[in-house]
Amino acid sequence: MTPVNLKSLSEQLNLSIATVSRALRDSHEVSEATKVRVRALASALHYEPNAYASSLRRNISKTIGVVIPKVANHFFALAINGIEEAARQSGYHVLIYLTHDDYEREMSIVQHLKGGRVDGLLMSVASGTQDFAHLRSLKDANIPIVFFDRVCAEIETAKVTTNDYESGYQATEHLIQAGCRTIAHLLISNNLSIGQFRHQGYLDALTANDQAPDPDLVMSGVMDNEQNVALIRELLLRRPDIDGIFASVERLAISAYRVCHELQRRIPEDVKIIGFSNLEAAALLDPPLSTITQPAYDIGREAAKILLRAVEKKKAVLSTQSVVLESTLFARQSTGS
Amino acid sequence: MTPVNLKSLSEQLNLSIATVSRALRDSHEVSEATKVRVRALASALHYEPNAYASSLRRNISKTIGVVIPKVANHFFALAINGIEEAARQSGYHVLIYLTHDDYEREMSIVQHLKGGRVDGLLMSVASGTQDFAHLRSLKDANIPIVFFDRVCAEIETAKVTTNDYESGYQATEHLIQAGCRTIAHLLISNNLSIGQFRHQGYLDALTANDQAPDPDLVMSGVMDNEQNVALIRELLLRRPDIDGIFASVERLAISAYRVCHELQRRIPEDVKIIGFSNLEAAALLDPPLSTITQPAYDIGREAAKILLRAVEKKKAVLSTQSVVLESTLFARQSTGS
DNA sequence: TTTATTTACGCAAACGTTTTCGGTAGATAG
DNA sequence: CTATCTACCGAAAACGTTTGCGTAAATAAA
Repeated sequence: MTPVNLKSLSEQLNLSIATVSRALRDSHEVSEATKVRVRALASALHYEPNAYASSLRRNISKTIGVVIPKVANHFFALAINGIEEAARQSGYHVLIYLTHDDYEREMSIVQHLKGGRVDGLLMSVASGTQDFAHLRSLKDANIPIVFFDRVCAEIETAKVTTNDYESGYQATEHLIQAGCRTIAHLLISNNLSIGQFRHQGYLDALTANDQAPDPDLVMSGVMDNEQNVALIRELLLRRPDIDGIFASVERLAISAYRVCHELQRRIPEDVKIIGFSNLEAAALLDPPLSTITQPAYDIGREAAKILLRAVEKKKAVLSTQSVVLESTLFARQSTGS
Repeated sequence: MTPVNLKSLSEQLNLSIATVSRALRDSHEVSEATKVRVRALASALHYEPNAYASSLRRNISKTIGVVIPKVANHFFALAINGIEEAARQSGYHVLIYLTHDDYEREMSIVQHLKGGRVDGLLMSVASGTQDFAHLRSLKDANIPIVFFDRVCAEIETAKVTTNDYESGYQATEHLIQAGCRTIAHLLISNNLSIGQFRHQGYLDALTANDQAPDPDLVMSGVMDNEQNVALIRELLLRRPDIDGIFASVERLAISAYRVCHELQRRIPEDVKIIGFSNLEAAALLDPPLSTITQPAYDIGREAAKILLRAVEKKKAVLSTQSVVLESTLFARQSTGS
């Protein structure tokens, strides 16, 4: 069985390889008649151009990489959805890599990607990442990068985020309005920019409402869920006066629910809870969870579109192209409404 | 800035391209001394081999494709996690494609992939797919494929699934044990093999317990969630005698919850519900949802491992390599326990 | 008529890697 | 002193595409 490539096509058509290639790319240097002949045979034999040969020659892979901490998280799942959609529309392929919030893995992935396997990169940095040299070096390799959600402030490029500060502020104020006097903040990891923004919103909302921020009420989560549950349990036992919880990330809100159920703390009577979450079932929880919901799909899609624009034009991505998409606060029963 | 490739390396080292290539691949035809020299310079200059050149020459892409209906679904998210893990361990990359349960899209994706972009394919077929010619043609293109979860019985290859029939049987019997006399089955789509298996389990459990199956109690879901809600509402209103619901897929279980809340049907007093689900928060729902939980991560990982074994050995994947991983039934309050 | 210009196509060189087929120098064996 | 072997290395041909350049014929302009 002879392979079906430009060579075999050209032989059957009595044309040169060059002409067949041009015909398939609809070049104006080929007569309409030949184009018809070529296309007919190509589709009859189900010809598919070899992506790697093409990529090698054109130095373009029509592929973008997505590097995220994990996918088993509704936010990232939705974001991928948006990314894939945008990529598909522009004829791009999507390579996916999970860091599991591990710095070493993130570095090794990025290093590999510099080999030209991707034309551009979308990224949500790992919580463990402190050093950004590996990201900076992407610039040298001429691979544009766009951050989404968990951005890296130190790198000069476009970032797609939600209004983290305002959301943190709103969430906290929502708890205060609901009557909370001692509000704990469960945040992802203290070296993540979005965590810091949300935390600053929390702090500012407290002081704006004459409540003194108390570092003892701030807990930063870890990777392991069971460990988080233990930490939250300890926090609630140590500070029985806590009557409000603001969780910066879905996982911690869920864990807080578990601990409250376990400790027989009634929600919202004893403790009110609000958390960042993209959980569809949030309204079906016991009680329905008040959420700040990020436009995850749009964040992914927007980030991909910005990246693809840069890739297509072979221009660098600029910080000025950054976009902030607003989250929505859904007040439900867990905060008393 | 000169590019860093084999040519530039070889020039700086006063070696031939061939030797540099061999040194980096740790060939025995190169002296240890030269290897050290080569590796030193390569890592100093952060040399990354061009993946496309290598793929073109070796006719191997070190990439697998994953084609799934959607990612915003806990099952698939977890499966991807397992897939990525297995791929990473073997040095493979993962391309991801979403069909959104659309046959046309699935076909076009598969067609593109025959260009040699991937060494193998993992797939969960779209619910709309009836014709399998596009999948069969992968055999001709010599691209091995392994199905997981939503398999295609007509294609001769390995499949990784859960024990769908038994799970459907168990779930139904669980409802019967809980006292249900009129059990509805909400299934994904009637032309999906897993739906059929689960449905057969449902039917057999009914007859084994002297309950006559009633086609009027069987509803097959559609793509749109709101539409599903409407369908379920209509079903519950038309058949007020329904006292048990078995949902073959997470989305439908959630929708059933919404409808029950809306119609003031008490769970589990009026209606008992059990559903396939990988939702972490299932235990936190109101009331906690009884679930049949598939080992999603393991299903993805196992499927990937089988595929990669075949790819590495350049052998076809056999049906005999199929694996069935058991789901677990978690009895919670929604079925009265 | 001659001279430009256009149209349609082919030749051959890239792209960066891997691999086959040698080739040379030195060591060992006969 | 030749023959065989081993250990290293290089030249060059692939892999399938794209593309700059050349060119013949056909047409238009002079």
